Amino acid sequence: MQVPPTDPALLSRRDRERLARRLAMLDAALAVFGEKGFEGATLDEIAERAEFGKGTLYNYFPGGKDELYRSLFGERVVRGLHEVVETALPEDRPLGTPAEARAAFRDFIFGLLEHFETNRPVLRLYMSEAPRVIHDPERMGEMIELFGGFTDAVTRAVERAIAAGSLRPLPALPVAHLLIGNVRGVLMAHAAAECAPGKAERVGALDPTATADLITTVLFDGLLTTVPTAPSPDA
Amino acid sequence: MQVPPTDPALLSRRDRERLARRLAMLDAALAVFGEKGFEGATLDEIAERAEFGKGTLYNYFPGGKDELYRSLFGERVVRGLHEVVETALPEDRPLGTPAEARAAFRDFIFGLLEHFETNRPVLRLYMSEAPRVIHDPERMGEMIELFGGFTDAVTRAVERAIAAGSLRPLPALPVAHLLIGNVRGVLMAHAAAECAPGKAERVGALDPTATADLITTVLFDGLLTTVPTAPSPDA
DNA sequence: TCCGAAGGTGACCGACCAGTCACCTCTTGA
DNA sequence: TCAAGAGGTGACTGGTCGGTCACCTTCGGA
Repeated sequence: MQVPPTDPALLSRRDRERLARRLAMLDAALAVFGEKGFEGATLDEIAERAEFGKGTLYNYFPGGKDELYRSLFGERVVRGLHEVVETALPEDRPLGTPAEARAAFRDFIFGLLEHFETNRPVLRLYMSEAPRVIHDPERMGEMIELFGGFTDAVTRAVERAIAAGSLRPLPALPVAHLLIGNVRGVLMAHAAAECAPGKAERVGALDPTATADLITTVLFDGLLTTVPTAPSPDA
Repeated sequence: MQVPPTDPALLSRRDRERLARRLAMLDAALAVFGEKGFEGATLDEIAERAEFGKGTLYNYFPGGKDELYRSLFGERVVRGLHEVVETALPEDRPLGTPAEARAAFRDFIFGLLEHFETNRPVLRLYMSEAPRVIHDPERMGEMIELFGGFTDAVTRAVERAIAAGSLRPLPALPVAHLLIGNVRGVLMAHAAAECAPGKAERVGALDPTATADLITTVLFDGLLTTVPTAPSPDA
């Protein structure tokens, strides 16, 4: 949960070494968790891949497998999501006109796709989280906490756009969930396709530009060829 | 994989008993897998809950835990999805006008939501599948096979609507995936909320009617308050 | 009533793995 | 050069669970 001090190189030699070791362990853990999932990963393999003894893992992550996984999630997955939302949907980005809103959310969708496209292991980790968590209220609470800031930031952007009149007056939180869910769905399909070699052509390669355009068109312009008679008042 | 003969009562007494026992086992397995996930479920607990000895499980499902899970998936989850799509999107349902297409897909979305709303254990099973499968190409292939018919049916409906001019000329398969993904996303959010008691109000109760309306509005009418200048030619 | 087989049963086995700890190495400072 | 301690190490332990199989119950037919 606590983030290590990522300050540059004005740390003692010892501390720099510790930090590097910690990162090596997280890298190895990311790879193994990504390949095997939480249950399938073993600490022996993580230790071997990080080129440390298993005992050393416990010096750096006293909470064991669980703490390792949680740290990874906070420091790699959630941090990445925050960077995307801060880049594409900063609080001061204008969303006053439909065109501005469309462009901003398109950037957001594209940012998410590209982030995970270039960080496949993080994607695999992200995708393997739900099943582990859904059967354990405590873990689920933690995750909701972790992701809360991200969802909130998207929701605020949706609210701003609705308030400015550029988006339909729908409830903001569910709309934010839909936005995120669409990207998530595409990513999951691609993670799946990548895993089952023969069937991949059913989905095609992940092209962030084309995919972002598609999702944006569907969500913002709508699938229908006719114009809705009037913005539906609520839902 | 093979479906048991569900013909009525013109089976021998012995066969009827076997069938009932099989169903009792699947019921118990559904409950336990749903609560604990694949890894967390134990055959001892399933056997105990089904009120059979563990050995008996192996008489009915010689493939063990794996076969039990796969049978459950085919006979409960996938069959349910097929029923929904056959009801809401039969091959002969007219999709020629935008209004017809909108209504048909709205029924489809509503059907999915309501199906899972009334079959919570099936929902939990469905939600817990991805992580298990994503790390194993063989299992993934099986799942794609299992779900293929469902996705295909939705894709065909989308193609018909596009051919009839009532939907934008976007690639049909990704659009079908988006449709399914939106419902899946909402369901997952609710499965999650249900699991973490304190945080549930962030999502609210699952109201199939309101949720179906929201998703339909977003996907078919679009989020923007302005009219798209022209149907985008492709993606 | 008795016999034989079909099939239910749960104690048991072996594999697996998270987590521990006694030991060892390597750095540091005197 | 050496002593001390910080910290790395991996063999070991305890517990868990999927899968097996020798035994037993039950039931149908003679």
